[in-house]
Amino acid sequence: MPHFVSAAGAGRRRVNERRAPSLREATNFVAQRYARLAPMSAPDIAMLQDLPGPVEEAPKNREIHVEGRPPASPRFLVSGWACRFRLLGDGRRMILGFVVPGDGIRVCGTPHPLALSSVSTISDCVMVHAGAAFGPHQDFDAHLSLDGALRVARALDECWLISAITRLGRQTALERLAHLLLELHWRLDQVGLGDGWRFSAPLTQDILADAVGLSTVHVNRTAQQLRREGLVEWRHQTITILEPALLGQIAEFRPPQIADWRPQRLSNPK
Amino acid sequence: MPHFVSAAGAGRRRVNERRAPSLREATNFVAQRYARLAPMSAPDIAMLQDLPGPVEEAPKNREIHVEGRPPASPRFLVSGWACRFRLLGDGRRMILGFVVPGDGIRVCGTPHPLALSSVSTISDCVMVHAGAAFGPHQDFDAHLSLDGALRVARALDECWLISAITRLGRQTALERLAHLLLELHWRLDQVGLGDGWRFSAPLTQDILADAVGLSTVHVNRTAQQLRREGLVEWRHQTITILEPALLGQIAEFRPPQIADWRPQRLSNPK
DNA sequence: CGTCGTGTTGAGCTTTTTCAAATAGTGTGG
DNA sequence: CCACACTATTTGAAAAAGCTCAACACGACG
Repeated sequence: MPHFVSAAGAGRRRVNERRAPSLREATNFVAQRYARLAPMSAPDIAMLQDLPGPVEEAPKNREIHVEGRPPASPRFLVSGWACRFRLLGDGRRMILGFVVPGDGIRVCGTPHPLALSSVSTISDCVMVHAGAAFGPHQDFDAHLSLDGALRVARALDECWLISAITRLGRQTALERLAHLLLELHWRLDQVGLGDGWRFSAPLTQDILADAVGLSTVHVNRTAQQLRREGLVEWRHQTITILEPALLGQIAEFRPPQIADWRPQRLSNPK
Repeated sequence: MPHFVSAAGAGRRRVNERRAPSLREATNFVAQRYARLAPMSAPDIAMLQDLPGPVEEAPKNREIHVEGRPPASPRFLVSGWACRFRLLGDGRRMILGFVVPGDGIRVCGTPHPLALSSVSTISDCVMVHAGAAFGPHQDFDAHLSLDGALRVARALDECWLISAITRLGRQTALERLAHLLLELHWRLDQVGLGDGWRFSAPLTQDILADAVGLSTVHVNRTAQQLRREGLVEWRHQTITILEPALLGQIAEFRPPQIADWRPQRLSNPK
């Protein structure tokens, strides 16, 4: 049974606390996260713990991928936040989704020759390179449980994309913001960040606006409404969901059902 | 070299012309479509041509999947249109995407125990069942070229999801509609439906509204604007894109780059 | 001929955006 | 510790985009 070392913290940390995690700390975190998604065999956990690395630090606002260019190598985010986005010609930006610690960046995804979206850090980040085995053409025949966990991760990605579409297309400003907050809480909770219904996130209202398809000003006013109605507390970069049930009702948030996503090789049992 | 038989037609057909295609006609169409996506070996094409079936006809407005329920078995759409959608509690509907002939329905997708979205036909449809081998846990070790084609299809799906998010979050009504029309044209063109820049689609303004996140009335007015400005001709269910370049510029439509998506097993060449 | 589904129109209303400016918070260097 | 620059949040007012409601038009079909 592997022993995990915590290496992730999305919150603020004093400058003098800053220290790059060791490769082992980073890979332990990644392994722990995927082991939670689906039960994984010891050898498969070891495969994640033995990611080749190296560990890479990137400052805030560094572009990891650029839309339309050949994608960089696959990696896992260990700490900090990033986002996937697209730009329109006149500068409009749409944030397609956030990348939080534990998430892969172009790990075992769909194989596009050119990146479909850009990826940029939104806070200082630590990533660990995943090596060619985790590229888009993975083939984990000897690692069924790892393959299963990665499939669950992909399924979650699809779930967030679908949720985003519904949010943008058919929800009001208040609902959108509520929904996004619940999604973020759910995801951070999954990876052991967050503290009950409180979590911290390096999100400016500008960033939120580009994620929920509103103007910054309107995000501001909508956030005020959430606070005024006692649904959330939200100061600095710390958000507390005060009324989870009510907020969930407003947003019609549907937490992903991952309980039964165990990998099952239904076909070609071989 | 297999001989393909055309079996798809999304357009109107006289009632007396209506005839269910044979299983072989259906599978030929599917095989032809995927062989166009990526070069496929003869045995892999044969695998699609030998889909177990049966062929299934479904009338307009039949729900194939229901969100939150265990998904039905995988199948390919052979003719007619369907859409994936989500419903909100008060009846709001968001259409996540359209399913056009050649597309798979829950074929080799992400393995969710419960359907993330509903799927409903929007015209009379013909589908062909794909059999368990094409379920979410596919394993095409012996069929690399087929696997590659299915990956391209998945990559395209992801591309449309991302496009939808950008469209909904950061584009105006005119841009959204223009963008959707170009996407639909591109996809129909891919599968050999459509006639130059003209195509036919069983889309009411209601359906379009739920796909681009607008009200029906506003879709109507926006469509009028597209016609008034000479960008498209749009009568009954036939749409002609009169100014492809201009429309593409307005919509910032980025056709997927599939030229180089050839399957390459980069990892574990074994 | 009447009905039903779909498309079209007008008017008033709500939501959201835009622009501009003021306020608050954070970090830096003196 | 203060002054300063810089970034992020907040506010107000007016404009724009989009929505709702209700009515009407049109064509397909029985």
